[in-house]
Amino acid sequence: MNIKRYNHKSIESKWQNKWEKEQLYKTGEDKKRPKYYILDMFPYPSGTGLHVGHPKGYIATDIFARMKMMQGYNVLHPMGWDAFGLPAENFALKNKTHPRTSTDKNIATFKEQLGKLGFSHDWEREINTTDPKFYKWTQWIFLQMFKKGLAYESHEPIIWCPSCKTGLAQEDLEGGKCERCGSDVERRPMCQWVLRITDYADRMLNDLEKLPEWESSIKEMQRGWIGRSEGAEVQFQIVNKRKELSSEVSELSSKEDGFITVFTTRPDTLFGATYFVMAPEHPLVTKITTQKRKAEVERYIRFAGSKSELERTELTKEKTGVFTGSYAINPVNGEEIPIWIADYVMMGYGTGAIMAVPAHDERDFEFAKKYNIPVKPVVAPFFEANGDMKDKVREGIPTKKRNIVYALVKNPKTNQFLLIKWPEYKCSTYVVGGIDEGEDIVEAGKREVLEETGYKNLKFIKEIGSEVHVNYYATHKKENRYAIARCMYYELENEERDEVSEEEKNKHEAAWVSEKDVDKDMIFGNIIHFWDIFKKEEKVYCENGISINSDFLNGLKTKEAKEKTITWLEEKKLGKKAINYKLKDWVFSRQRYWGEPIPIIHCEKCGAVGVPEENLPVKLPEVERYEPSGTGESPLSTIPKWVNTTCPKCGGPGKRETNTMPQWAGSSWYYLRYIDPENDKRLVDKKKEKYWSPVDFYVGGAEHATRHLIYARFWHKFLYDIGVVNYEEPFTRLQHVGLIMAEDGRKMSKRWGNVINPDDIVEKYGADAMRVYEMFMGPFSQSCAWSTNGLVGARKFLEKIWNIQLSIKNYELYPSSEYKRIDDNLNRLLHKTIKKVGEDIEGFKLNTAVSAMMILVNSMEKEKEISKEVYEKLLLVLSPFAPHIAEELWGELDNKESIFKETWPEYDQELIKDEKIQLVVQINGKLRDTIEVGADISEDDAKKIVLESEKIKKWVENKNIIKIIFVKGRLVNVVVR
RNA sequence: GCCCGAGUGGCGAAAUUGGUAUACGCGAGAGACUUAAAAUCUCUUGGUGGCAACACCGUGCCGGUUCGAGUCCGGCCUCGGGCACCA
Repeated sequence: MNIKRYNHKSIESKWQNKWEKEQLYKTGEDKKRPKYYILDMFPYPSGTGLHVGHPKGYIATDIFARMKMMQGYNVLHPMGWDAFGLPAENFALKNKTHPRTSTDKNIATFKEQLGKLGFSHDWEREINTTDPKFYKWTQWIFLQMFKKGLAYESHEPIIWCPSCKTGLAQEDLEGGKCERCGSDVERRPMCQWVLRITDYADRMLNDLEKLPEWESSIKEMQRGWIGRSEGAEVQFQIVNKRKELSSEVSELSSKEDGFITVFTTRPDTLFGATYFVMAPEHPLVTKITTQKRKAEVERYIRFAGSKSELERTELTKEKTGVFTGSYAINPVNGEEIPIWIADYVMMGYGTGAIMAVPAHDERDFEFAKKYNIPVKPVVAPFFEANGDMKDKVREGIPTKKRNIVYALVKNPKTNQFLLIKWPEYKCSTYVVGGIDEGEDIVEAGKREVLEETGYKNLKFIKEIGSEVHVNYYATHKKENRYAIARCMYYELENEERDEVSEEEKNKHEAAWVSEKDVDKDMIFGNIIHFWDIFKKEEKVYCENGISINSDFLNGLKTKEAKEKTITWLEEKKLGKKAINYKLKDWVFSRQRYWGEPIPIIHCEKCGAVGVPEENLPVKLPEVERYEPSGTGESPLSTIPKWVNTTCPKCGGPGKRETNTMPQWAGSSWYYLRYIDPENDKRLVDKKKEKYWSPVDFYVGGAEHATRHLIYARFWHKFLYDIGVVNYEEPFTRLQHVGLIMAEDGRKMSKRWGNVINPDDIVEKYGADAMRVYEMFMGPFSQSCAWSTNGLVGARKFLEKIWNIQLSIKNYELYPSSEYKRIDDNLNRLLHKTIKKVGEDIEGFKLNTAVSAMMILVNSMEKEKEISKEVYEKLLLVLSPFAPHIAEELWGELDNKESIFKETWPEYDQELIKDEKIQLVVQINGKLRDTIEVGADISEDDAKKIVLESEKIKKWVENKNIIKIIFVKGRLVNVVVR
C-alpha cells in the first residue's frame, strides 16, 4: 500500500469544514439519551489573543465531551464570551474606538483561533454578555433581587480605586491593592447598590458538603472566604469614672446610647477583659471621648485615616492607639475598663469594637504590653492523660484536688537544668511536689528542691506562665488527681548540697541536662507546656482550657463556659449569641461605561423604582466620552437625554441610575443561558433547564475559586428560591486547570516576550499534536512550563500512528478471529489500553491516558503486521485527543461515517487479565528474584517454586525461615533470620 | 502568622493506594543508513564498586510503625497556592 505523508494542514482544515457543514456538534434535548453538560469557564476576549496556555482547559473538556458523545450521551458543550469589563473600556479610551468595536473584533479573533483547534463546541448556542438580548436577563435578575430586598442602596463608605476611578467590592482587592491596576485604594463615602450575599452565607457554606466532586482545596477557600465565626455580642455600658467630667458624656446618659456592643468568639474570657477598643471610624468615638483627650484622639483618627488600606493591615507594624478618657463597664463583674481607640480594630468586621483580653489574644497582648495595661489570665491550659497511658483517669475512683508546684532550676555557671529522672516511667520531669496548706508557693518550690535533690541555695527568678490544670491517675497513690500546677523558675546561687534521703533516692535521681536536651524525655503535656513558655517567653494562651478567675465560670471547660456566659448575658439582656462572617455584602455599582446599566429609575417622590420588566433591556447608550469622571459619576450621567425619563410608578420625572454592574454580573449566570440561548420570554425554559441542569462538569482556572464561583452559587440559589431553576447547586463537578508557563518558567506575557501563539504551533505541528502535547505535559491541575521539544514528542507519536497504516494486514483475506490468535499479545494490550484511556479521561488523568496510548503504539510499531481491528480501536480511543488525524485515518479504512458517530470501544474483561505474571520474590522485603508464573498460582505452589529457585536458595541457606508472606498475583516475601 | 498542596533521574513526570521505584516523553551518549547533514531506526542512560555475575546505596531531612514505606504516623526543611490585625 502506498500512503501519503502525514500532512496536518490539509487534514485539519478539511475536517473542520466538514464537521461544521454536517453540524456534527449540534445539540438538542433528547429524552432518550442521558444528558451530559460539560462547561468551560468562558473567556474574556482580550486584545492580545490566545496564547498556548488558554486552550488547555478547552482541550481537556473537548476530549471529555467527545468521549461522552461516543459513549451515547447527549452532550452540551458550549462556548461564549465574557466581554464586559475594564480592559475593553481602557482600550477604547486609548484608541478612541467604541468598546463594542474592539470587543467584536477580539471575539472574532478568539473564535478563529479556537476554531483551528478542532473543538466540538455547538456554536449555535454561543452567548455574549454584552449582547442586549443576553444582558436583558442579567438586568432581570437584578430586578428580582431588588424586589426581594436583596439589592439595596447603601451609603457606607466603599473601596475606591483612584486609578480605575470606580468603586470596588472587597473581593476586587489583592493584597490591599486594586487587583486590576495595582493602585492603593481609598475609602470613599458613596451611594451604591449592594447585593445582600450575606443572606446566603450559611447556605453557601453548608451546601459545600453536598459537592463531593469539587476539589477540596477550592471548597476550603470558599469556607475561608465566607469566614463564619460563632460567638456572642456583648453590651458594655459607657461611663466616665471621674465625676467632674461626667457632663462630657452626658450625650450618652440615655440608656440606649450608653451601651456599645462588641463581638467576640470567646465569651468565656469576658472576666479577663482589661480594656476596650473601638475602631477609629466607629461612629460613637467622638461621643465618648472626653474633652481632655479630644485633641489627641482627633490627631490619632487623622493619623489612622491617612494610612492606605495596605499600610493599615501591615502585620509587622507596631500597634498604636490612644485612650479616650472613658470607661466601659464589664457586664459580668462591673469592672470599669478603659476605652481605647486603635486601628488594629477594623470597622468592617463585627461591630467595630472589641473587648480586649490580653491574656488570651495575641494582638491584645501586644497592645497591652506596649501601653502597660494589666494582663489577667482567665483560662488555664488543661491536660488530661489519654490513650493507653498508665496515668489515664480511672472511673469509679474519687478524685483528689491538689495544688502542686514545679521547680525549674538552672545552674547559671554551666547553663544546665535540674531534672528528675523517673526510671519506672522512663521519663523526666522538673522537681515537683505538693503545696502545703497556707504555704508560700515560692518557698514550697525551694523546699521540694531541697528534699528531692539536696540543693540548698536557690534564687527565685520568676513564675513561668500561669496555672495549668492536670487530671490524671496517680499510680503510686492509687487515686485520681486533679492538680492545679504552677511552675517557678529558680537559679542556683551555689552548689552547696545536703544528703538526699534513701527513700527519695530510690524513687528517682536528679540530673543536670543542657538546654537542648531538657524536653528529650518529657512525656507529660503540662511539663512540655511550661518548657515551651520558658523557651519562647510566650504568655498568650489562645487555645481552649478551664476557666479560672471567672466567678461563675470557674472550673468549666471552654465550650461550656462559652455557653454559660451566653445564657447569662441573654438572661440579663446584656448580650446574645451571634454569628459573624468575613464575607461582606457585594458592592455592585461601578462608575464605568462598559457594563450592564443597573435597571433602576430614581424618582423624587417614589425613591428608587425598578424599570418595568417589559422595558428591559435598558440598553447601554452611545456616549461621546467613555472617560470616567473620577468624581464618582458614571460616564452615563453625561447624557441628559438618556438619564432623564419618567418614573414608572407615578409618571413624574425620574432619573436613570447611571452606574453599571461589575464584570462578574454576566458570568454569575451565563451557564444557564446556553441551555436556551434564544428565548426572549424567559431567562431559560424551565423544562429545558430541568433536562440539562446542573452543569455536570465545570473546568476552569483556580483564580475563580472565591469570586466567580461564590457569586454564581449565590445567584443560582437565588434563582432557585424564585423558581427559575430546578437545582440548588449549579456545578456538580469542578476541576481546576493548571497554568502553562513559558519555557523560561515565567508567566506567558507580552511583557517578557515569551508568549507562544497557538496559531504558530497549529501551523507548524498541527492542532492534534498541540492537543496531545498539552494533555501529556503533566497532571491537568498542575502548572507546567511549555516545551517545544516535548511537543515534538507528541508529533512523533501521531506520525507513528500514521505510518503503521502500512502494517495493517489485508483484512479481507483473513477472518477476524484469525487475527485474534495472531495478535493475542497486542490484543491484550489493546484492551488494557481501552480500559485505561476511558478511566483516565473520566478521572481527568489525561497525561497517563496519552502515555498508555504511546505504549500501545510502540508495541504496534514493533509488529510487522497488525490487524485492522486493533488499529481501528486505537483510532477510536485516540479520536477525542487527536480528532483530525483519527477521522482521516478512519476514513482511509473505508469508513463512510464520522468516527465520532461510532461508539466508544468496550474492553474485554477476560483479555485485560494477565495469563502470566512476574512473581516478585523478596528476602526480608528486598527484591532478590522474579519468576514467571501463571497469574492464578496458589500460595503453596508459589512457595514451592520460590524455595526451589537457585537464587533464593543462596539467600536462605544457613538461615531460619521465620515466615513466608504471599500476596496473590504479586509477590512472595521470605522472612529469614 | 494561619489554612491547603507539593518535594521522585539531567528535565516534564509514572507508580492498580502498603507490594518489582523511575512507566511514557524530552534531553544526552553510542551505533546503522548517508559523500555529509537533517530526518529515521537500533542500543545505552539513578549513583557507587566490579572485567563480569553481582552487591551496596537511592523517592527533601530525622525518627517510628510494618515481613515490606515514594505511599501510613510523629518532628523538621524547602517550594508553590490561598487568607491575613476577622476579635
